[in-house]
Amino acid sequence: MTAQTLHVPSACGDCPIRHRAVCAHCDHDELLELEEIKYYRTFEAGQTIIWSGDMMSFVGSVVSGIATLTQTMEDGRTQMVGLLLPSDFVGRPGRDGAAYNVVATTDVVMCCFRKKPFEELMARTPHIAHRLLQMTLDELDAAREWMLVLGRKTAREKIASLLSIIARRDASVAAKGNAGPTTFDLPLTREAMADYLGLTLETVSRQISALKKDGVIQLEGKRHVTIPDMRRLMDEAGDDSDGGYLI
Amino acid sequence: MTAQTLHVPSACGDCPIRHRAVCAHCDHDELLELEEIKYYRTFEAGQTIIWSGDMMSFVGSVVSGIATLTQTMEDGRTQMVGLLLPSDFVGRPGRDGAAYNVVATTDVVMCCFRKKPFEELMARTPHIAHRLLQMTLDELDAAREWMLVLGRKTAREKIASLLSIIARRDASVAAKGNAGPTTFDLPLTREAMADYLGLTLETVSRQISALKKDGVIQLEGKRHVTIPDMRRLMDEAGDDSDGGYLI
DNA sequence: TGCCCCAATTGATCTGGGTCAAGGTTATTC
DNA sequence: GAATAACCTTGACCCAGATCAATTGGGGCA
Repeated sequence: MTAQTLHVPSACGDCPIRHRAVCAHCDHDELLELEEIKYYRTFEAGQTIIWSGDMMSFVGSVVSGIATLTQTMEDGRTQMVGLLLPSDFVGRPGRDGAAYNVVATTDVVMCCFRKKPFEELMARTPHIAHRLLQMTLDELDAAREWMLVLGRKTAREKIASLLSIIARRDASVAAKGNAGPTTFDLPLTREAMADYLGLTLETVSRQISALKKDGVIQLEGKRHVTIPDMRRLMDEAGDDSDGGYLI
Repeated sequence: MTAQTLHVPSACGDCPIRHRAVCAHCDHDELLELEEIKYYRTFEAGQTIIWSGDMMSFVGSVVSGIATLTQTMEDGRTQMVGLLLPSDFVGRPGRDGAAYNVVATTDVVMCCFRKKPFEELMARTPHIAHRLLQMTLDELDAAREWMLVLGRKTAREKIASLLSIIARRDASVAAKGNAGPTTFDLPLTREAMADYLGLTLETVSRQISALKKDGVIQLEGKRHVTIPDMRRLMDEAGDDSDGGYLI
């Protein structure tokens, strides 16, 4: 958990927090002010970034790498409740305690802002508060969408749902709803997928094999996935039409 | 879906939206302005208040009765993603489409504000935006807590979790963490509970019978529950200690 | 090049909760 | 106060996914 400062290009857009939480109607003074309270931290794969219940001294967002939000019961059962990809926001302005563990799945670089000054800036700057409200509403929608997955979908549908979320998010540059194969690397182990889906890793493995056998997906190695027909995958996921939610 | 105006006492605190979204640092002018765009609507038990995908013309909160947020798949599988008790807020400021169905479980009275003017007021009034952000963060925590329930808990633990949430919320006036029996009426049918928990109604019925046989709960009729020992129930729910989350 | 380690696959078996089916209990209506 | 209709309970059986147990495979390192 050592803090360290990295050199990162400072043009608007390089730092995701600027882009997502501020830049919609950005203002030079705000950016300068953010610059002053900003710092970067790196975390190694497997490291816990924040422990549930800890006081949080910063808010920020993921610059690179993948992190997960997890909840754990005393007996070790764990449920992933969120997936943090680059540009995702971390933190609960106005709250002190963390509500879940944040764990680095790969090496992670975070762009952090000291919490107190960020909150003060937010109180003075309505459009930042408004932006954060919109982002929080998005996360709430995603969480509730995921409740349907956890509560009512079969194992096969769960896997297809996860793959289509990752595909839409990770391979977003490629095909946009139209045909043509989509390609991406799975950022999660089978066990992490299981924790996301409320399954065991064996079931995850079996269902991936089944989807592969049925031609819904193709695998190269264990992690590289190509989806020949996105619509087919979404049918398997049981999603009505092409909703655009995201976690 | 007929709108009608009711006589409701106007002292601060009678309207939950005032209490929860505004009154933290309330201001007479804001209250007057809210008064102008406020109206009441009633819905009968079973009626759908909002359809997923519909344009929403209002935000507001529940004055009396119980409503639920549900998501449905084409084949009819449904998952409840939220429970609205009196004082809970409904609506997504800044968004037009509803993301889920809102269904009245009992007769419901809602206190509504026309959406546009409410949003304008919000834009002008930082503490309202701040308040809504806090409420949304609470809902997000609750949704994620519920993901653990759906993904990793057994049927018995799920029932115990639901009962302890309702008990803490509904019977909150009574014992506050200390000993002594807690009493409340179940606001949901077995089927609604099943939809909340990702179970079937038969399993809900069986597990309630089992908890009764084991003395964890007592039943009078089908709906009136008393919990002799709250700590025991929370152990059954698998909750570590006494977290205070709520849906 | 071969060894080690960790992720992943695959098989065999078990079981919690789903499914199907038959009553039982209230509450509501005429 | 009998008829009807929701809602709930209980039983018997079944199956999707969990559990337990080997293997397999691939990347890093000496």
